[in-house]
Amino acid sequence: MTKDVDMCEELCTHEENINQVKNNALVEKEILGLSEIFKALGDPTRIRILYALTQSELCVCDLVDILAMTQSAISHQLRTLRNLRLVKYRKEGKKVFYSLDDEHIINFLTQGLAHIRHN
Amino acid sequence: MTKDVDMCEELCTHEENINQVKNNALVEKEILGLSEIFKALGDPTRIRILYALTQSELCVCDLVDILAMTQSAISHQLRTLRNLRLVKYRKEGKKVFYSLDDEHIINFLTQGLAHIRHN
DNA sequence: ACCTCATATGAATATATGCTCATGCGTTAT
DNA sequence: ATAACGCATGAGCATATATTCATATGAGGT
Repeated sequence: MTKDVDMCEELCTHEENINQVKNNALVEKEILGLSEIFKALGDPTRIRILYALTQSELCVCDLVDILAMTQSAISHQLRTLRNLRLVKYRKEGKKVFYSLDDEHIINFLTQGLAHIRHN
Repeated sequence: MTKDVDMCEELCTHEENINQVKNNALVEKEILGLSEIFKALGDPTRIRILYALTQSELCVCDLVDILAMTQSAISHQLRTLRNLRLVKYRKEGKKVFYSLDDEHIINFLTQGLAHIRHN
């Protein structure tokens, strides 16, 4: 009767406890959804864009000026944020105005700031 | 008098508005701090580890069993989480028990779940 | 029609990241 | 002491990601 446990015996915690953790585990869709949105927030440029947009609707040109980065770099990042529906846009002539499309973003940012300040 | 504006005129929004956004901008330390912590949450494996730890203190071995991944992969991710002080550990003989070291983590996860469910 | 401006996007490149494999290290058991 | 166990870690590799460069698109002005 070779038990199919060729690694550790997983008896650190009580087995029923382990099973409970397994049963409560997130489903794959939730895991991917969570990591996806946090990954979007996990870049300095996107943080700066989103934080700027918490204060005002802005066009690409404004963001180029505020972040002091190339228009291409910013447009690429806006595309990422658009795909995740974190920002929405509105066209006005040649210009495109971006704004936040997700109330949760502000909460994440403020809570994140509270976190690093409380450090 | 060539104005040093060889790109767009940044007149989309009122200039004082732009300046206000600039003045309110996060300092570099905050930007990097925010993106760092969100980047840590931006990976499926780390999400699964952290979510498991919200339910119980667990040893590496337990996590190997729960996540069904190699011990090496999990140890590497735990190292990342440790470096960011998101988890703490406690040694007991040969085993090492990990637990959350940051109250904010649970808030991020639950708020993130609310976000993707509300989708 | 032509040109310019504001923005988007594909390709290329450099860097970062996650996992595997092999191995090291400390603790306990024999 | 030696071996086994639980865990950590460095190297290597494959993939992902962020920026730049060049170019496309589309709206307005002339």
